[in-house]
Amino acid sequence: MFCVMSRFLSNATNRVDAKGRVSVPATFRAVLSSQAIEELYCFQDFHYPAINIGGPELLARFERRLEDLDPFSLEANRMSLLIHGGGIFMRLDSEGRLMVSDFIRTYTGIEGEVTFAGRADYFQLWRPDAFQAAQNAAREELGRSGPRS
Amino acid sequence: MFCVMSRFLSNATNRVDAKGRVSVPATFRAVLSSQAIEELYCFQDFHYPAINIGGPELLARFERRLEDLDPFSLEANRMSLLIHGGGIFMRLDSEGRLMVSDFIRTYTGIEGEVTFAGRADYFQLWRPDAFQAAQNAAREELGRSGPRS
DNA sequence: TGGGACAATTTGGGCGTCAATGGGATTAAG
DNA sequence: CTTAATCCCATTGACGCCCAAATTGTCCCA
Repeated sequence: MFCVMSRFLSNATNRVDAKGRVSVPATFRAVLSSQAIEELYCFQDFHYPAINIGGPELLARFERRLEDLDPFSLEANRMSLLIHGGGIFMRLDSEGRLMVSDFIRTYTGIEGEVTFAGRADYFQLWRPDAFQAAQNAAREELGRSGPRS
Repeated sequence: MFCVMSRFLSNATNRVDAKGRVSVPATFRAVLSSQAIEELYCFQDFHYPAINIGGPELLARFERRLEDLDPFSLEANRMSLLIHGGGIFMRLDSEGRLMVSDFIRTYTGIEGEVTFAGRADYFQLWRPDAFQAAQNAAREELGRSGPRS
């Protein structure tokens, strides 16, 4: 069942085990392997308390964006601080699990469970209740301006 | 038959079985297969406690809207959170049934029965009594400001 | 107009497969 | 030498696939 052409979509929440590991949903792993992604680039989301994870290409895209900015601007400085200083590389274990490090835990507030949320080119790690809350807020914002046609 | 146009019309309510499955009405399945839709894109309605279901084209429509935004803005982040992270992809089983997951159950309040409501390009899942109530309310609203009297 | 047979849907379960999870063993790191 | 990360295997449970029963709807003919 090749769910969807190589993009991260939908969401799922899995449990963190006693060793601090959590399974990445099989659908997401399928996307990773279809793009031959071994090294995962992780960094903090700019707006939400979530960790973004994607392939090295994701970092490259940010760097391209960075080049468009005035290198001495506060915005460029801030961005580099996040994507270079704040980013880390990870890989999955043989079972397709990742370690929930302190880096992840403190920024997201994750404890016993992790919600994986697809974002097309990358996916996110959320604390489940934070994810729900953010979604409800977003839906309300969008509903107000009326996306329904 | 006169109802063969490729649009989702009218409504029907079916029972959820012990495994949490429910048959999609044959008329809706006919529309899906006439458009060769295999993957179903599902998301929460912005105004009502209902789940909207359509083909990938439905997602594409939202993404087109996303492209008009600055990809690093809060606005874009919020929209992606909903349409990518908030949407679920599903497929029907070999009998044309779908699973009533927690995602669907909690947002709609569905328990033993599901009302399928056609919405032209997509269809909806409702809790039967909520559907009746919403219809009555809508009818009353329209009557007050509109066609009758 | 009212059966009644036939066809299509809807519904109910059994079963196999695969993903998620847990725990012990092995290896790397400090 | 101690601790932590990784690997490997076993268990569990969910989901997809198949087949069968029951229900509903449709059409034809008396």
